[in-house]
Amino acid sequence: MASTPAERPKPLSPDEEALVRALGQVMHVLPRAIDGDMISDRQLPLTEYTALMNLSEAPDRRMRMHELAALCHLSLSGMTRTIIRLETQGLVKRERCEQDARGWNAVLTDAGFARLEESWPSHLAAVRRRFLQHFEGFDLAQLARAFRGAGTAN
Amino acid sequence: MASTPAERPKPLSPDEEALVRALGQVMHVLPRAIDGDMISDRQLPLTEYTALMNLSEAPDRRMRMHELAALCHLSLSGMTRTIIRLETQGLVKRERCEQDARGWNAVLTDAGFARLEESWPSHLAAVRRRFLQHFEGFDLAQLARAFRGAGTAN
DNA sequence: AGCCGATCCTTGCTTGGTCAAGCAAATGAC
DNA sequence: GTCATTTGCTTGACCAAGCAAGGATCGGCT
Repeated sequence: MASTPAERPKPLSPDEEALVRALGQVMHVLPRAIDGDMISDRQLPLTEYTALMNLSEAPDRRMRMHELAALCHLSLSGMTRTIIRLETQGLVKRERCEQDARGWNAVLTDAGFARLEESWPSHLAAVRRRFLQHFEGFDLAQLARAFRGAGTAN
Repeated sequence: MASTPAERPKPLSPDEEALVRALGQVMHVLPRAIDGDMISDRQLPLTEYTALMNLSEAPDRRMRMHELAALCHLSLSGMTRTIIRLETQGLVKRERCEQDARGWNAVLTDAGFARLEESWPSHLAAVRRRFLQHFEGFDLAQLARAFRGAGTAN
């Protein structure tokens, strides 16, 4: 890709162009909007909500840092800092991993679970209103496959 | 939205859930991937490319800051700093607006236009390969409308 | 003319992310 | 057993970007 000579490739069609621009807008607006909803509604930023949610679905409500980071689409260091923030709020605690003393488990506390229970309806409503609602009539499974493809491209 | 009582709303269907997760992944991966392509290929970060591109399409290759910021999906302060970066590279210059002495125009220089000319094929290829390719067979116009709706939701 | 509120942009501060370096434990070779 | 390498996570430095406050200018109103 880096080495193609200066041939003039065919430009985007108007539909392609429009789609790319619209995607750019969505990628910019959507996370901020949902984050804003969560904050004004429950004082829980989207990143922290996502961490709590993924933990709650893990066996024994605990997970290794790198695993959680991957699920939250966060770098390992970003995950560390997020967990620290949650820890100071008492929503999560950290325990050394028994099988591997280098490793840590992030563990959802009861307070964290309660916080999640009180927050997920807001998140759900925001996701529906800001996103899903606009895709009624689409084949959602097909769409999801396409997105996953784009997200995994070499 | 903030004041709904603690009724338990209906959870997402599996398809909806999958779509939301896939979107989350795309929003995280895609901009970084294209930015990475642009940097390794042309040493031009995506944000700066976008600014140059929008300027090149403006009449007289110049635009007011707030207008450019909106097109680039950037805050005004973010735009200021991006333009400063581009200015130090000689790709853009700033001129006071004649009609309104508060305002500034960002103006694409010849060097900036040349930089854009040499860079857009890389951007185009990245967008096709990382994104559009995965949506062959979709009704792109319909999809773009849905995205725009989501990006504009109240 | 002179003031007031609105507008345009910049600057300071803070947050949050990445990358690279560091530390500690585990693993494997000898 | 001990040394070298790898792995798991944390920390520090840096950078992009947002918000809020500020300086300058405009435009309307008296």
